[in-house]
Amino acid sequence: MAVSVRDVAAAASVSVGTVSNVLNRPDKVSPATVERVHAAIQELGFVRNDAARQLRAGRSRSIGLVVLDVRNPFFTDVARGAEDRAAEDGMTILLGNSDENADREGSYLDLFEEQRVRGVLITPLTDDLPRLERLQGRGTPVVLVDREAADRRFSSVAVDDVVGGELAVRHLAEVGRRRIAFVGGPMAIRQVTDRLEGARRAVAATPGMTIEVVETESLTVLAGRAAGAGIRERVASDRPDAIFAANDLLAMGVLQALMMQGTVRVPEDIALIGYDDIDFASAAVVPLSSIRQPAALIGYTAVDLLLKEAGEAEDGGRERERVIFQPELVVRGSTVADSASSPP
Amino acid sequence: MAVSVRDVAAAASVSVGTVSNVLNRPDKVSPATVERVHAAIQELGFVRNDAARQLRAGRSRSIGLVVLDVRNPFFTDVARGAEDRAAEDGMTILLGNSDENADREGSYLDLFEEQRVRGVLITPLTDDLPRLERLQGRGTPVVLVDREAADRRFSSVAVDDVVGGELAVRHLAEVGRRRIAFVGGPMAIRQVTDRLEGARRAVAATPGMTIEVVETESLTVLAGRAAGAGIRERVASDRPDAIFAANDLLAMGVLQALMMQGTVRVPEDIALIGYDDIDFASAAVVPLSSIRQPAALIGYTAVDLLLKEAGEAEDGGRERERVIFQPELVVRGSTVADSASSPP
DNA sequence: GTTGAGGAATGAATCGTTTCAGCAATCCCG
DNA sequence: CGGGATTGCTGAAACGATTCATTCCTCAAC
Repeated sequence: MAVSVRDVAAAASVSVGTVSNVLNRPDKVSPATVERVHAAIQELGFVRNDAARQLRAGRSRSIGLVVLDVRNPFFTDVARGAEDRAAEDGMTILLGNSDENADREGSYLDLFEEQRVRGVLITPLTDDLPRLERLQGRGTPVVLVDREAADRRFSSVAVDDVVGGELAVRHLAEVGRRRIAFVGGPMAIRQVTDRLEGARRAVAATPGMTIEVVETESLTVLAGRAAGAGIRERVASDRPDAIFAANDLLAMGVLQALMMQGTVRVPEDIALIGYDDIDFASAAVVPLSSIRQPAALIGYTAVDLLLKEAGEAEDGGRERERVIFQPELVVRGSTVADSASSPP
Repeated sequence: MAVSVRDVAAAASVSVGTVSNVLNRPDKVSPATVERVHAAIQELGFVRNDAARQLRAGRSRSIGLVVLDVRNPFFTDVARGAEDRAAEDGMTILLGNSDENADREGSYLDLFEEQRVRGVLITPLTDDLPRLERLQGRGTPVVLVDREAADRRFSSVAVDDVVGGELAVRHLAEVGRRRIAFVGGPMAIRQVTDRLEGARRAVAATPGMTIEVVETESLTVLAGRAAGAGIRERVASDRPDAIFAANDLLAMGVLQALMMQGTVRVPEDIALIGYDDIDFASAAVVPLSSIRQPAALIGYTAVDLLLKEAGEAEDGGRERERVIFQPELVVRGSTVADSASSPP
């Protein structure tokens, strides 16, 4: 049934070695032969068997990527960037979605290791990293994504979330807000706590500013809606005058809940800022101010580091690298009333 | 460096065959031996090489899925459903994103075929299907997703887009609208033309109703915003009193553009309905009426058909199947002013 | 004590590709 | 025109897991 190099070789009256050369080093083969072999391939409908190639090569040409939530556009953007960089070297991204669930995270890691991926990019669920260390110890490079490596055990690509949180709340201060609510959770996720810490710094730097924390169970639109509803239902004097949401999904949920029945005006009564600057943020009816992270660039860079490390692994001289990007404030209508809508 | 079954066998003082049996048919091996082998595996940190397994087995344990746009939540939901069904049989989904680009679509198909995937699920770009036929002819079953197979050459899982379009516009008629604009494109995409056709049917069935078509370049928020801006800028008497957008991404763009500067009220001045019922639709500040498609179920069913077909292929008796789901109208605030917000 | 049945373990063959040492033919140059 | 270099091609070995015909043991039955 399946057509193999052997069949092609027979059909073109050459050896299997030559067929392989035509496929991989056509310049080493005479033009006439190349043509004959190609004709045979065409005629028989030969398709390389990647499993055999991989077996021979000892490793695959793919890279595993485990994200917290594929439904979050931030992560699909990261994936896109990773894919672009991978494609430059003829490699492929395998996308795994841990869904904030440790078991799923684990089974993707197992799968990727059995596939002998070139390396793993991961936004780990918790700070419990021994599993990743073992993986790396067995020869699969690991790069942490959107999470700074605490020490030199892993390479990492991240955005400074503390600075991002600070930016967000400093902006709220500048537009005159003083009673801040931070909406986010669970606190086990590092990004959440870092952003909160940044927020607290900005609060500390502004006389008269206060912050309360409204913890959520996840980083989704639904969780945001619940948190927002809670705030809307308070008596007006108890409400904050600004909300900093740990990501845009939450912020959009909060926004919807606040505006329900016209109780609360955004930004007049409550200013709102999110995090990630996903596409939907600018598309919201009150366009969302947010903290932009270079999502695609993060993915791109992560693959870059990975390939570099994988290359050097052979020489034994493994160099761990940490790349940190700076986040950027994007001001839109949800914090500044008359702000023109964003340009294209 | 790499630990193989041979090493494990040596460490446990058994043959390689026994190691394999421990891994795949532990009941055929005495308990004491099983334990010894497991100990050796643990100690050496042995991890199966999937490439070797695949090579031997002749096919992989994954299924390729090619979608038009990963950034569209509809497709991530399809992927999720597919993944669930695949997991039931211990299989994996490889996700490819054609991005409405024929070259990318093609390279994913090549890749998947080289990987000897169990089959391919695809939302094809155009109606030009010979390539898929060749693929299928070479032994890789193909299931069309969200696209009805014109004939019996392929299995398919789809939602009746004509009925969906009809539902949407009939609803607009029922809430008293008569001057409809259809926003969508490009017209090469089947889903778009089918939904338009359904819309036209509803229009034809309603005395005094008219429809105009505002064509877009893609099915994205950005394209929707452009189309919406065009409509907003018309003199009020030239504006439609209802808009049917070909998908929710477009609808959200349209919504944002319409409401800019308070020019147009939704739904009072213009009612708006989208398609897909993505999560963001209900989270929009004016919650979007939409046509719900069972996205996850589509993915689930597609894998189901694929596995069935792949199983039967061995007996030669290939059965092509077509499954068609019915879409469902979801009414929210963007078409009915006082409609309560959706329940959880 | 012999036979047979059945459980447990063996190890060579296999999957399809790539690699590489080696062979043959051709070419260049003194 | 002989010797070294170059070019084009060959075919066996290797990658690592699985399979399966075969061997080895034990124990029960007669």
